[in-house]
Amino acid sequence: MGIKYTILGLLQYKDMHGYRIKEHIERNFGHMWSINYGQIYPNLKKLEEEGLITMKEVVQNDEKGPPRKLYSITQKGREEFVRWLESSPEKSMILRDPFLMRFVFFGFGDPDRALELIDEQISVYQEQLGRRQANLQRWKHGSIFVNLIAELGTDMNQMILDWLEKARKELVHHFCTDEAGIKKTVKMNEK
Amino acid sequence: MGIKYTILGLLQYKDMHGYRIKEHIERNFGHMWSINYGQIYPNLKKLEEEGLITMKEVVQNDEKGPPRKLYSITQKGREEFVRWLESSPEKSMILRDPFLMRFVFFGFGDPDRALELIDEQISVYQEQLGRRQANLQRWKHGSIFVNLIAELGTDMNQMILDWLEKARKELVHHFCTDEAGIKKTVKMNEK
DNA sequence: CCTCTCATGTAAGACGTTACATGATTCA
DNA sequence: TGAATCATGTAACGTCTTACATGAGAGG
Repeated sequence: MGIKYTILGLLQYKDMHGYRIKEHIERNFGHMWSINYGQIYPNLKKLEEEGLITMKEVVQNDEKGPPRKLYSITQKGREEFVRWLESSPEKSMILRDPFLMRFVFFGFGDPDRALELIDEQISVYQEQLGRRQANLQRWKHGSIFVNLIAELGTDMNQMILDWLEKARKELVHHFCTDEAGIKKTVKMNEK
Repeated sequence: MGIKYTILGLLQYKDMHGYRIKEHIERNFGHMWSINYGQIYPNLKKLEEEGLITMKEVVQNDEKGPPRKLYSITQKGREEFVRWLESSPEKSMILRDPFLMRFVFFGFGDPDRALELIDEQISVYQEQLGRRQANLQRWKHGSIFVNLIAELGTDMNQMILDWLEKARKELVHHFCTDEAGIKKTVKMNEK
């Protein structure tokens, strides 16, 4: 349901073909969304059938490069887009993270391995934070909304990193001061 | 793929039947995950076929209440669960939010309506924060991992609220000091 | 000519949601 | 008896992912 309107939104900036749309989404939202051709091409076909976009075939003589299909948003498409844009979002946020799913149950596994997995996550998010901060700079010129979304990306990233560090510290402390004195094998290599 | 292991994880605490599992997930993770019978019952059947859990029918004579199917985790199930638990998560976090999806494109809509939608979000997250903080108290006694996850919930909630307030302020400022002087209809009812 | 990138597409399957059907038990 | 709750299930639908098939153009 969402991709449909994302495509419509992008076509308001400029006419595009499927391949470009994917490229654009990946470049700009790649760290938050993923998209693939299995979603794009069927959605473009559907949007055209609904009269929200129109298609123009570009052949080799027109411009260089292989033939492609250029899509433009129609007036009807613009109207439908604004209707959606100004409607209240029906659903709430969903967050799904295979690491967090495991985390809840880490009590059933080896504490050392848990720390290793936390460290893996920390380096993943550190890398990502760097990329997001770079993007933030790249978009300084852009719309206020795009900028704010980019800021949300870094804010969120920072929050997760803070939480991971906090979790790491608490776990090390928890297993080292264990009254039972059983689980003292935990690695002490704190930074 | 995830629900399968969540069920396995819950069955390590105690034997349960499908209805209880749903109840449990909703009570404890309801603000983060949603689950429904269309996922639970087929997954239980599959887990049983794979020999990771076993089923025992409970009829009216055994205990009060309607007949149900009690599932227990097997040794094989425990092993498979730990294998999964200690494996590195294959995928990264996904966050999908219909509000955020709209937000990027708010430049194409009415600024007043954008502010209204932001205010709607703020009240949604304020309510949620209250519930999450209450849960945090309820779980104080629980495992360190469950506690940390609950803390992540409130941290995240707080971060989003901060961001929404920041976004609201910046937008009000942006549209009131607009050089073109066109969009001065923006509501000034700041708190 | 060969390979890489650009470009469009589809089929199969995993995953998730909604809505409904069914029946037992409990309690007013 | 009738309504609410407990409990199990499935069918239809929609979305998302993976993997593959196809082909044109560009550059070495």
